This record gives sequence, structure tokens and C-alpha cells, in this order.
Amino acid sequence: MPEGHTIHRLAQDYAAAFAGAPARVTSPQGKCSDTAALLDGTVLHTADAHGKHLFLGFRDPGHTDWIHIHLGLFGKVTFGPAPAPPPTDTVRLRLANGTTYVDLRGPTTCALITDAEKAAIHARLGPDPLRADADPAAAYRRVSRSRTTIAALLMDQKVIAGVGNVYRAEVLFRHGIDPYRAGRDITPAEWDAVWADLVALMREGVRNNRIDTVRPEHAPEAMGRPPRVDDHGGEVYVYRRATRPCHICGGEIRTAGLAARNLFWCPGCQRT
DNA sequence: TCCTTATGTACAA
DNA sequence: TGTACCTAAGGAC
Repeated sequence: MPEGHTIHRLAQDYAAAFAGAPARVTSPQGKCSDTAALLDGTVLHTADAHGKHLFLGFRDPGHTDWIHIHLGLFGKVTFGPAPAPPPTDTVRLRLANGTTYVDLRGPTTCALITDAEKAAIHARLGPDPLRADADPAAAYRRVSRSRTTIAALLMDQKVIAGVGNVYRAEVLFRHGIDPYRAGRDITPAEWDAVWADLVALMREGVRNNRIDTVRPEHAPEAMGRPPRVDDHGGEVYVYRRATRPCHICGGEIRTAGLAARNLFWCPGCQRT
């Protein structure tokens, strides 16, 4: 399930498995049949990611046909070895070659777009901590001029691309920042630290294909607690830990709705 | 078997 | 602010 690290990892994995040789492209579910028919038998030459948007580039550099994929909340991608099993009726898009197949289910978006349309998507997204071209100062310009809470700003893909509900909660905890503080009250030093932390955390997320945010000194073993992995597969401080004790201060983790999502934080540790 | 929930976003009112 | 959209897993019965 997708925050930016998932999408960047998928770009790597699609390219590793399919770049350079023709692939069978099908849409068993039918909702992507036109795209599949057009690209079937063509060659994937590159894959790109910006925030939570994935782009698969077919045909020639210069006039690429891109498949634009956004997983939304429910989308999933599964890779497996050839031969591909018969697809279930929810498979929106399948790529297959002699060694690997990959199935896409439940995406919000799976559409064929041009270079110009792809450029327009990049233009409306904020800097992505996982991209080499990212400019954290551009994000800070928006944050520092906004009365909106930092919790909402971190989820705004126009401000910063790729952060989702888990990284938002965890990075604010790691920096002791109250999620309800206004963006304009975040200092340059705080933003620099948050950005650098996101770069490191999300890179590790790409490597491990999961979100881990707990520092080594707070790991269960180091704290004398039993080993544990949180429900969603990673080690975290506050995400989905409402009413349970904070690993650091022992106080109760709180949750509240903010912009239609569940926010999690520790009032004891996040005082400023 | 039904109900809830989920790492997301867009659009209507 | 609310609702629609897409899927699957887990828990309550």
C-alpha cells in the first residue's frame, strides 16, 4: 500500500523485470483494454516516479507512450514468476514476459498519456524527497506562508510529493512537532531537519519496501520490550497506535480526524 | 457472511 | 465538508 516509497520501489521493480524486451500487455478486467491493445508487444524502456504517481514509458524516448498509474488508497501491484497464472477478474493491467508477470489491481488511475501530459503532472506536484531534482526550499516557501496546520501541509501533494499518512505522523513525532502548528510557525531549521529526515526514511522505505521509523535506541530490544512489528508491517512510533502507550514517554497516543484522515500523535512528546 | 477499515484523491455543494 | 471510487483483509456474528 502506497506512499511515495512504494511507488519508487515499483518503478525500480517494473524496470528491472521488463525494461528492454517486448512484453505482453493485457487488461483482463477490461477497464484498460485500449491501452493494453495499443502497447501489447512493445518495449518498456523506462519507469519514473514522482510522489505517488508512477509512469511506465513504452516505445521510443522522445515520443514515449506513458502508462500513468496512481494506486489511490486500495491499489496493489503483485509480481510473480512466469508462467503467469490465469488472472482473476480484478486484474486491471498485466505485463508478462518469459520470466516474470506483474498484476495491477484497484488503481485510481491507469491511463495512457503523452510526454506533455506527464510534464503537466510533474508541474502540479511539489518536490519529492526521493527525487534528485527535488528543491526543499520550494516546499518551505509554501509551508512558511501558510496558516494551515503542518499536518495538513505535509499531506498536500502540491507542497511536498510522496508523503502520506504514515510518514506524516512519524516525521512529526521524530521532530517533536505538534501536528496542529501552523506552517508559518515552522522555522527554516525545523524544515531542513524534517526534509533531511524524510529523505533518509523514504530511501530506507524504498530499500526495505516498508515503513520503519523507530530509531535503533528505541527498538523493542533496546527498550527491554518484546520484539514487535506493527500491523502494517513496519516499526513505528505513533501511526495506528491510538490509546496505546508512547514508546518514549509512556503517555497515551492520541488520534483525531484531520482533513478526512486519521492523525496520530503523542501530546507528551510533540509539544511545540 | 456482513461490516469496517485502509499507507489516496477529485469533485460537488 | 461530504461523498464517490477502487479492492482485500480482518473481525464480528
